Amino acid sequence: MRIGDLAEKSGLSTDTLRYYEKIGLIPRPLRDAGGRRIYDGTILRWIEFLDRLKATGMGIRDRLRYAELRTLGSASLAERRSLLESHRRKVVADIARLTETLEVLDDKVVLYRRMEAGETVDPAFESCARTEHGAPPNQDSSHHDRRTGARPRADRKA
Amino acid sequence: MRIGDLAEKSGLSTDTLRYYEKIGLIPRPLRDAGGRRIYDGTILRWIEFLDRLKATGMGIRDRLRYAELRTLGSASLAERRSLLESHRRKVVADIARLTETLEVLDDKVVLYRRMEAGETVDPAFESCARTEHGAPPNQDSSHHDRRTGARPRADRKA
DNA sequence: TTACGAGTTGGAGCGCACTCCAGGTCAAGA
DNA sequence: TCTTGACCTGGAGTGCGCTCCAACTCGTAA
Repeated sequence: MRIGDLAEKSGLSTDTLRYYEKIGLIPRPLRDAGGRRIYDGTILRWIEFLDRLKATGMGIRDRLRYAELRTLGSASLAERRSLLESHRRKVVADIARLTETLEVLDDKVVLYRRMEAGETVDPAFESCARTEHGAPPNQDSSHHDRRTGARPRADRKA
Repeated sequence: MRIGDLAEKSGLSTDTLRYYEKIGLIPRPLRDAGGRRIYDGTILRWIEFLDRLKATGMGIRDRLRYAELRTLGSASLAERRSLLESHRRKVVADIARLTETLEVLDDKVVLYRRMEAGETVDPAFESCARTEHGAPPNQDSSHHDRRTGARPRADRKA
């Protein structure tokens, strides 16, 4: 399999694949007589897993560390496990936050629908929706230069 | 409330608050006689909500758009709602992916524990854990210069 | 009065994760 | 043989989201 095929199958660009190789996320493949990368199909499972780690918020440093540990074989099993366990904790926390946010969004959407329908909104419901809606409070529209954001001070440096 | 107080209460740095103001995420506050920003406590709810959007993966462009719509008052309710609804869909998808990943991580952790204990791993179980473990396949360790990554080709350009 | 700490500004710098490019090599098909 | 088109390399550029900095002002407490 050449880099173009792998790109297609993995969903990454050839540039990204070469970049991952450069930084050490994926191992250096063998080359054919012309110097072109030849990949074994098993690399796809590794890329898929890396992708999963990335998509769930693992930073590049940890992915790199995990990749590095992987090359060390079975001696690194315990550390790899601990890395995954700590990522697992982050994933659990993220799920909690997302679930919470889902509720907030739902409340707000309902509130907006009511407001769109011209309903007067019950203040109790408003606070339940944790709303911040409406025109921003105490906006200073008069004292700033639009381009620079500089305030005309009485005598700056004069 | 001055910027330092707001920073403490919101968990953002004063630099970040000024940056948010500069790009338009938060409204320009009033100033005191000395030109210092004076904040109304209600801004905290807005910052909190922005933070929630950011923490759940909404990019800066959409947050900016939402902030902009907010300044337009009730005329923008429908568009704000649609923005939130589309974010909601992303959040739902993210929860699904995280939940899936949680399973993959759990499988891998169990697998690692077994391997650490010196168990021979049942191949069927291995594939269930979607494993990519072990030394990387077909690593090319011999043909590259360590510093440049350049392969000594037989007669490059000679 | 002076020293200090909190605030002001514009602008530079940074880490992440790519993405693009110039200028080249190579293999295979017309 | 010639021409594609896929691939190679090192390095520059990009967008996000801050973060840090220099150089300044202001209000207050010793």
